[in-house]
Amino acid sequence: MSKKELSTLSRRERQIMDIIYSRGTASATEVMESLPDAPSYSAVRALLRVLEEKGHLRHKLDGQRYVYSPTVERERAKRSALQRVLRTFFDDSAEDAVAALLDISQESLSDDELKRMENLIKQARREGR
Amino acid sequence: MSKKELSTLSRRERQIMDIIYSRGTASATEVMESLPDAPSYSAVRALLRVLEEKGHLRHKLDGQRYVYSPTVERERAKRSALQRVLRTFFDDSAEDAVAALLDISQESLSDDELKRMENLIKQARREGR
DNA sequence: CTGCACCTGCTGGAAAACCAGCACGTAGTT
DNA sequence: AACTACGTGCTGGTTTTCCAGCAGGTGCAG
Repeated sequence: MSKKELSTLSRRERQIMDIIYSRGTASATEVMESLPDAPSYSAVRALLRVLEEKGHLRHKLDGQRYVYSPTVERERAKRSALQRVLRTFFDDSAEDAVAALLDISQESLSDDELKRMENLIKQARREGR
Repeated sequence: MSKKELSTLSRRERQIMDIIYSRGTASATEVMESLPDAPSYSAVRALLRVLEEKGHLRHKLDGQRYVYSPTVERERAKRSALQRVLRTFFDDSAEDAVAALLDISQESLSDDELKRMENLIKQARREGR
């Protein structure tokens, strides 16, 4: 019955969740290595344990070490994170967000990828009516 | 010479920054009213003062009350926030992000808006070569 | 067997975050 | 002037976060 609200996480907890969402899955060591201003190994483990208690993470035994993964699927977390940014910084305007997205990714975008985006929108327009 | 890193903010600080970014500007009272599990008025003011000390906010005198605004312009914060989400949840794939964006905003999107998005992409393609 | 390299569980206590309350100051009103 | 409504600065203390260290378990190499 935990809140499951990302916005209630502490600084370190949030950083850790980001890392795990980004990687999909991570061991304590991996988390530690990705953590800015990395604390001790045992500190990381303590945090992971807390996050698990709070219901944000679960662990599985891989060999004999713990591998952590998020309890709420990436898909949901994705939407939630995007939604938040959209509201906070783009006044809920998807159009503005797409513009910013294009701007940011500019260089790394192939023509193919742009083409596919275009198709996504065309399809949305078709479905929209 | 402050870090200016959003990821180092505490829970409350982050919540407050979100509110101010979302509104563009806010007084202590306004922040308090928008804050989940709102604490006392003086607590909010204390937090605002800290955020100012840390260099994330500045204040201006409006009449005789303080009105706070972010020190890093919305434009930069926008990009930074989007970038983070993109990296953490979308493996840096703008295409995936656009798809999710369309999915989320689905209902609220007018055909006009979609059309404009399409044009944004067409333009990006033209510039891309 | 011994030592080494991993890992986990658990702890107490330092540090940071968080908060409410008090003192005070400035209008505007009665 | 006295009262009210609203604002600020500053404070000490509780609560939460954060961390390092210790104990102990397992497996493998020497």
